[in-house]
Amino acid sequence: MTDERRKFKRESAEARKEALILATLELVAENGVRGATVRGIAERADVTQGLIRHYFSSKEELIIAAYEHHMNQMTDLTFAPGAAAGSARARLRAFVDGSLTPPVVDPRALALWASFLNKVQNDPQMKETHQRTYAYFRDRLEALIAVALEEAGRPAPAARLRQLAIACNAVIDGLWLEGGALPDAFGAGELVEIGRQSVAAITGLDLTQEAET
Amino acid sequence: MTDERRKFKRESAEARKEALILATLELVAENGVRGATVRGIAERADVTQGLIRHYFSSKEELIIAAYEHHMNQMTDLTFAPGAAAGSARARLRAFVDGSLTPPVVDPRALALWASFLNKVQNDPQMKETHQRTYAYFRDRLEALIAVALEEAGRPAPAARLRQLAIACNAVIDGLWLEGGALPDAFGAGELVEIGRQSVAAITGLDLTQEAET
DNA sequence: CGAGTAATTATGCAAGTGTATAATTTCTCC
DNA sequence: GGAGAAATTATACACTTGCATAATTACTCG
Repeated sequence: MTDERRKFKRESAEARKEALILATLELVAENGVRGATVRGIAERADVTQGLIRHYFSSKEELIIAAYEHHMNQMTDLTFAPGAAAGSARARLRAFVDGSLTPPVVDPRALALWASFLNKVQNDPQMKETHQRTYAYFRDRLEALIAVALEEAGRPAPAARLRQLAIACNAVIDGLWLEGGALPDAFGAGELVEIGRQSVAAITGLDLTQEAET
Repeated sequence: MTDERRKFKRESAEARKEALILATLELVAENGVRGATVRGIAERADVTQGLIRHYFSSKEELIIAAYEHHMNQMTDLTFAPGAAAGSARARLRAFVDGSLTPPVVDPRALALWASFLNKVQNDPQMKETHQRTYAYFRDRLEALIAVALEEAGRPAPAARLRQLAIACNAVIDGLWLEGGALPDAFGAGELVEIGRQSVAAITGLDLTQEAET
């Protein structure tokens, strides 16, 4: 009955890093950044803690890598759906829909966002990632609104477009936040419905009709 | 040169608890809940750590007390301004204004909200406080919208009112979030301006005009 | 002004933290 | 199939954490 040294299998650096990052995101979502301990992450990834040091020079570096992984995934999820759709109005509607349905709207996604916020505000590298992601979102939304308004024969000046983009982004963010914070407070499709109506009311564009082929 | 025992002054339980809570909120905003250590809090409150145990049976209890203190303060700040104003439309406008100006819109307030979120999702007592506060906000907003629409001669059914309240709450929350996350991204009064316009567009009420005496 | 009491400080402890380093195992390549 | 190298495990260390408990101080009240 002697304690035997643990068996293991060698994996590619890529696979191991990804596994460690995913385990990190799980624990950060559950317990916050400080609650995601090196030992806990290693256990979740079914690995011993020394390995983390082998792939990341510090816990800090792993956290940053996990944050960037998460942010990239969120933008992909939001923009992938309607990227190829036809009219700008249809793409705008797809953007709203994608932003207000799972897995974007999700308690875990919100928990991750909140958990990272402190570090985002302090760490320069994470701050830069955050600002870049936010600007990407809003610029893309602003461009979509601009084209959709032109399509509708009601082009708007730059200052006005900026306000509309900020406002639409805010409704979407607010609904995303509330949907993640109180998952049982809204019926199926309710957030999408309210999101469409609100963006429509703010921009004056009709987003309720069926998508054109 | 002997180490002398530290001098101190006795304070009322009320004052000490409040000081400890304020110190806790500072540290939670800066470093998150786990980063707010008992020793750090004691130092910030200019007290030794043993005293915390004297007033709160555990760190957990202090955190909960700090959270409730913060939430109460936020609701007071939001509703105090326009409580006595005349028309429902004026009160609605005051609500928007109060929600979108400092100290409600503030990086620290956002950091606190984010830092507490994890515990809010797990701890039943904190969850209850959160849901109660959210419901209070939204019900109050919904009532305000209902009366304002009646004033304007356009009463709305309950289902519609619910949607309008959710939507308006979302814009306000979203703008609050973005104002706190990116304090330098918006000009003075810009959030209030956009907030008024958006709530106006969603509800169909005019909030841009000057307040009536 | 002096005793009693509650507030406050001081000290200690066991568990958990990130990180460094040594010991071993798995795989590749000849 | 065996040597070399890299991946992985194991162990140790200094430090921080929350909490418990003992020692002291400041204030109250007769």
